[in-house]
This record gives sequence, structure tokens and C-alpha cells, in this order.
Amino acid sequence: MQIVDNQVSEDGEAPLSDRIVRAISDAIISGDLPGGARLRESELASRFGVSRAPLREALRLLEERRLIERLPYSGVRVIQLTLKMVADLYEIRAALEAIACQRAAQRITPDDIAALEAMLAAEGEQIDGIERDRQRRLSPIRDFHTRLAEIAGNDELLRLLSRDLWRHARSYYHSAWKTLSERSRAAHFEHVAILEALKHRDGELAALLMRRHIDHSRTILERHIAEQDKNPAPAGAEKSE
Amino acid sequence: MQIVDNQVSEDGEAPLSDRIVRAISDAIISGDLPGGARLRESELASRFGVSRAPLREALRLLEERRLIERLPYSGVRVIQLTLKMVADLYEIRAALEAIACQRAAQRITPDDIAALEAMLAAEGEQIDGIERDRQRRLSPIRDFHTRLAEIAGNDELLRLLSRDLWRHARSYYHSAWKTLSERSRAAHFEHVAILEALKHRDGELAALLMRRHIDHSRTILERHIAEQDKNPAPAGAEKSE
DNA sequence: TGATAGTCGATTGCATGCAAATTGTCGACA
DNA sequence: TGTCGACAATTTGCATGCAATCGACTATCA
Repeated sequence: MQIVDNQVSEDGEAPLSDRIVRAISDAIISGDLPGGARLRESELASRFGVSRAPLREALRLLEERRLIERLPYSGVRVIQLTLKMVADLYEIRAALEAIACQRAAQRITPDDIAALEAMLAAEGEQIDGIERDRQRRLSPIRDFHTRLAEIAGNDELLRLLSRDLWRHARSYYHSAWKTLSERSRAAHFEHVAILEALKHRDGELAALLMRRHIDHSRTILERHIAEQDKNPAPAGAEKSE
Repeated sequence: MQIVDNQVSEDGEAPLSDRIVRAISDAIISGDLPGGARLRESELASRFGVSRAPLREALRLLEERRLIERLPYSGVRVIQLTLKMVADLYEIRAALEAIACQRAAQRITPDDIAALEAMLAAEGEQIDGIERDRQRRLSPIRDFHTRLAEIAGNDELLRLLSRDLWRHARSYYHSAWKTLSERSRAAHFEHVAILEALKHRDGELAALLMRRHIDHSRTILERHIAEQDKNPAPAGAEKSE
């Protein structure tokens, strides 16, 4: 439970409590602060080298983001993601990104298309080099979805899709099983198909493909967890309580 | 700018900062704190009779809910809703409530149907008595949508659809124009049609109707605002800057 | 022996106080 | 006269300190 070098040193400019939010948020999503862990304010304060005042502001914000839960007079607890919760989130995300596709098809420019193609090209190359560490492989995928939301031009939508809770669900998704390779490859081709639809400004098709793309991921996750429950933890599942 | 009797006295139990959140949130949505207004912490603290510590926690939370904006070292400002923002929110809500319909169709019980029918009956009666004050007429509508989200069984979805920002957008919508009567009547029949589809467990139809229902509201809002911009404020528009 | 009430420690919740930053104003100078 | 710069008042940001509350341990009684 020792986190060194998380001394809230990201930006030297932003308000302290905002930096604390970032630090704790990253710690939760990365798994350094495991789900269900009870946190004491004074402990966190000393860990991050700040006083309790900005820390409490940060905790209130993180509670609203649903990364932690507050237990009145009992501190806070890192939220414990469940399969149902992640599945619910994916269901919502499918609908939201379908909107993004629909709108993006109307507003996309040739430059946008070129940028997205470059992203997918990089994604395809990285999948070939599967031996790379997982994090690097994920980033372009996230960028593809995020870029689409930006193109859509609905600021509220972009904001919703940028929520940390989805990053968290995503990490749950990926830590759930190791054999990502075949799913990554399929996902890549789904991305390509979506972009192809966007190129033809076929918003309806793009939205449909996107909805299926995300629903597909969710289905696979649910099926995988169900199987995992039968064969409980063959190797070491990194579910440190 | 005098708010009396908002002394944060709702519950005597909940943590103080939570009650402050409620109080400020209500003040913003009701319009007592108009959009764009700059708020000073000490002023708010004395207004609500609390110290700045819990107040600041509340402000951080309200910022995350996007009811206020923080200007570092310059205090906070009540968010100014724009037509585009409200339209964007309605677009998102249409998609989310369509999901709710789809899922509700699979899970709805006879009791649920009876409860929803009762709501719509009350709604229909209230529309006949248009002379009633506006707030009372709105509540059952909101309940219909909320109840549907509950039936859907997706907790994240329910949470999203319960956000204060949507209540705020709704108040913008209704303060935008006075002649609600014909729209209310149409909306009521749209609700009836949605429920009818749900009774037949036709999720696809219910979702479609719901999407149109909300898109319709949005379209009317946009058209109305456009007209209003031509004939600037015939009566006194309650846009107190 | 089991259950219950009381007490103590620890932790959160809130108030106060001081330092850092910003905004507005005033004055000097081109 | 207009603009730039410095200063001061105000406000936010953060740290510290005290009170309220919860949980656990112990002791007492049935």
C-alpha cells in the first residue's frame, strides 16, 4: 500500500485540490488503490503531502465522479466495480457513442478522416506487435473514440464520454482477462468499418456498427466473467482485495 | 439577491455540506441564483449560515455537476445555459431514455403498468386544468420518465437521468416560453403511446416513440428560441442578467 | 457464559486564521 | 490624453485546531 512518487507533482500551477483529484483518480484506475479499500483522510493527506482541507474537497469531487463512496463519519471507500455495473456502463456508452457517430457523419471533414485513418493504421501495427505492453496498445483505441466524440460537436456528449468512471470500467474490462489479442484484432476491424461508414457520411450505418462494436465487447466480457466464475482463477487474477 | 429562509434547514441529519449542495442547487434551478452570477464564498457562507470549509466542498461538488464554474482565485459563477447546451443535453437524453424504454419493455410488470397508467391519468387531468401553476403540472411528467428509468433496471442510467443538470435544462426549456398548453397536451399523448407500446412489450417501438418525444421537444424549443430572437422579448422575459 | 451498557480511542466534520493570488484603482510618464 | 506600471484591498487557497460522532473494548450483570 505504499505509493511513492505520487507526491501530487503533476502540474506546478493548478490548484492543489485539483492535482489531488488527478493523483487519487489515477491511483484508483491503475489499481494502486484497490476497489473496496477504506481510506482515511489523514493517511491520504500525509501520503500526498497536503492538508486535509483540499483533500476533503477532492474527495467530494471524486465521490460525485463515483470513484469513491463516502460513509458519513467513517471516511471513504474506493468504489467496487461489479460486472453488472460495468455492463450497465457499457450499455450506456454504446448509445452515447452511437450518437457521436451519427453526428460525426454530418460534420466530419477530410482532415478528420485522415487523422482517424492514421490512428487506425497505428492501431493495426501495434496489434501486430502484441508483445508490447498493454497500456501502449490501448491508448490509440481510446483516442479513436474520443476523437469521434470531438468531431460530433456535442460538448456535453464529449464531456460525458470523458468521465473517469468509464476509464475505470475500461480497466476492469481489460484486467478481467489476459487473452486480448483476438478481441483487439476484431475490434480494430470494427473501427475500420466504422470509419469506412463515416467516410461515406452514412451516419446510420456508423451508429449501428458502433453500437454493435461496444455491445460486442460487453457481451464478451459478460461471457468471460461467467466462465471465469466456473473455473475460479486458473492463474493469478490480479484482484488484490 | 436576498434569499431569506434558505438557511440550510432541510434535514437536520445529513452532513452540512450535503445540505448546502441541495440549497444552492435548488437556488440555481429555481432561478434565485441566475445564470452567470458571480458568487463569493464568504457571501454564500454567511447567507447559508455556515463556514467556508463545508461550503467549499459543496462548491467543488456543484462544479462537477456543472451547475457552477470555478474561476481559480476568482470564485465561482453560476453556469449560463445556452440554447446549444440545452439542445445537446436533450439529444443525449433522448438516447438514454430510449435505452430505458427498451429495457423497461423487457422487465415491466403489471404493477408497473398500473402505476404508470395512474400517473398518466393524473397528468391528463392536470392538463385539463391548465390554470394550475406550472410546477405542479410538471411533476408527474418527470415522474413518468423517472419511473421508466427505474423499471429499466440500469442503475447507472437512472443515476445519469437524475442529474441536476437535466433539471436545470428542463427549467430553461419551460421558462423559455409561456404557451405550454398545446405542447403539454401533445406530450401527454406521446406518453400514452409510449406506455401502450410498453404494455405490448414492444421495446423497439417504445424506444422509437420516446426518442421522437424528446427530439420533438428539442425541435420545438429550438424553433421557439429562433423566433424569439427575431421578436426580441415581447413580454418580460425573465432573463435577469 | 452470554449479552448489554458504558467508556475510551480514533476519525470525521466544521470553524478559524494566515498566506498567496487577482482585480481594480491610482498615479506617473510618454 | 492614453497607456503602462505599481500598489492596495479583496478574495481565494490552504493549514491548523477543536468539537461531534462512530466503533471497539471492557466490565458488569443476568
